[in-house]
Amino acid sequence: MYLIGLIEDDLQLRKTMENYISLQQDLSLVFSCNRIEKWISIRQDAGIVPDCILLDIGLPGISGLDAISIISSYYPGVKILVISGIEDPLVAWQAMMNGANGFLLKPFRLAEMQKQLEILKSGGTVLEPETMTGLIQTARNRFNNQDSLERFQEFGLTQREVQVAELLVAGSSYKEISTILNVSYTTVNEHVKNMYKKVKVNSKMAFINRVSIMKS
Amino acid sequence: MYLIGLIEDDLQLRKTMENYISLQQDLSLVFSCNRIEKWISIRQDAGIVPDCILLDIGLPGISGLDAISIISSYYPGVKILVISGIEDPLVAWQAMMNGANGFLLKPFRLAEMQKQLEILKSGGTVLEPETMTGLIQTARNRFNNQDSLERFQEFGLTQREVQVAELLVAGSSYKEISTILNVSYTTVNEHVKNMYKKVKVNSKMAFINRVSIMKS
DNA sequence: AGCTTTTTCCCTTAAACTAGGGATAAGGCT
DNA sequence: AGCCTTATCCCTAGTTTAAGGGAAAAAGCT
Repeated sequence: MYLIGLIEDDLQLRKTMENYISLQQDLSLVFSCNRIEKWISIRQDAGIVPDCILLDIGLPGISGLDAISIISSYYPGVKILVISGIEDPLVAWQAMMNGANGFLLKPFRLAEMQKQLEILKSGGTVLEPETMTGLIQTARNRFNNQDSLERFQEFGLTQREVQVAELLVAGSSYKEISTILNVSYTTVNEHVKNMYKKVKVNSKMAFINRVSIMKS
Repeated sequence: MYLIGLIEDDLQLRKTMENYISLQQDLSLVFSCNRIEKWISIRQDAGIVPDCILLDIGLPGISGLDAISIISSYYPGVKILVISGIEDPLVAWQAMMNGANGFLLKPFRLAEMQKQLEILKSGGTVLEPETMTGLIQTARNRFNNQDSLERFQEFGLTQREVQVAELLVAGSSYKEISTILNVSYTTVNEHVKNMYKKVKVNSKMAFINRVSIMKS
């Protein structure tokens, strides 16, 4: 019997998955919730530790990518099968590096999900061929000692923005950055605004987590 | 029609593979030799560039790993499916990083080989589940850092503080953390104050840079 | 000559964070 | 019983970030 936990915010999909899992002889659902925060707050009392958690990383609130680290730090043995609607290779890479054991791209077939669960159970790892290609490519890029400049530039940041980004990630305040780069405070603010738009975030933390998770 | 090249020193296996390939409607063998040096010397005259090369990396002479780099520098578009008797994850890792597009562990079934060829053809990448696990693990070792829980506890944070720290580093605001942990905003603020004192910092960024390591 | 991108600057408001003060209650240790 | 740790809560004041508005010079491209 394989114990499954489910974290998925799409109610319909969750119900479908719950239903499918309950119909399988060798699978058993031990919890099901819509957000990682929920799981963090209930895990103490929950008692039963699942063998595998199906985790949607397109959740509101805490990024699913961080959720992976959190889950595997609590339960190193738990397998994490990531479900994502995002096709970005970088996301898959970060998920796997954070400790995921598999990656399913939405929409997927339930039979495909079960196949992956089977393989996870036996200690293997499966990714869909396209995901795999992106992952290997990303690994190659990083392995070949790409520096931070290029990494930031992947997101289309300009030279100046990269400078600001580096200082920001290093922990400098706007004021400090303005002194270092010899521009005004508002200019720094301006660059930050533009950077955030480009990488589609709206806070420093989100920016950091998005842009500098892995340092090669 | 998918054009295949074969480099394999085990004569018996090569003959078996040649035979199998010739029987497939959609595959066509354009060359077959026992060593990479052979291919280097004949490729000029050969004329026909294959779509995919099946390459044994347990060859005498030039290491198959180097062969991968050599081949892909000559023909960047050619897919390379590595065949290996060695189960070392490091070998698979190096092969993939050098530019291989797939990895088959000996002994393998010819149907499995064909399945992989199909996927390579469409731009995907497949690895056997066990190989994949080893590969991801190797990647993690190379890029990743130790897990968060231990890291936080090294600084003498209490259980509750570790929870707050994780959420904070994950990008949650005090307000969000207070909702998740079901305590008041001021309590979160309180924990943060204590955390900062313990690790001797006075800002979130400094905290992150202190506890999340490894940027060499 | 007109358009886009990059860089610079300003004002303003709201939200989030930092840090000082003080307080209560449960549990452990001496 | 007294002390320490952990965890909870409140108030307040100052700092830092985030995001909206608008503006202008320089470089490059068509």
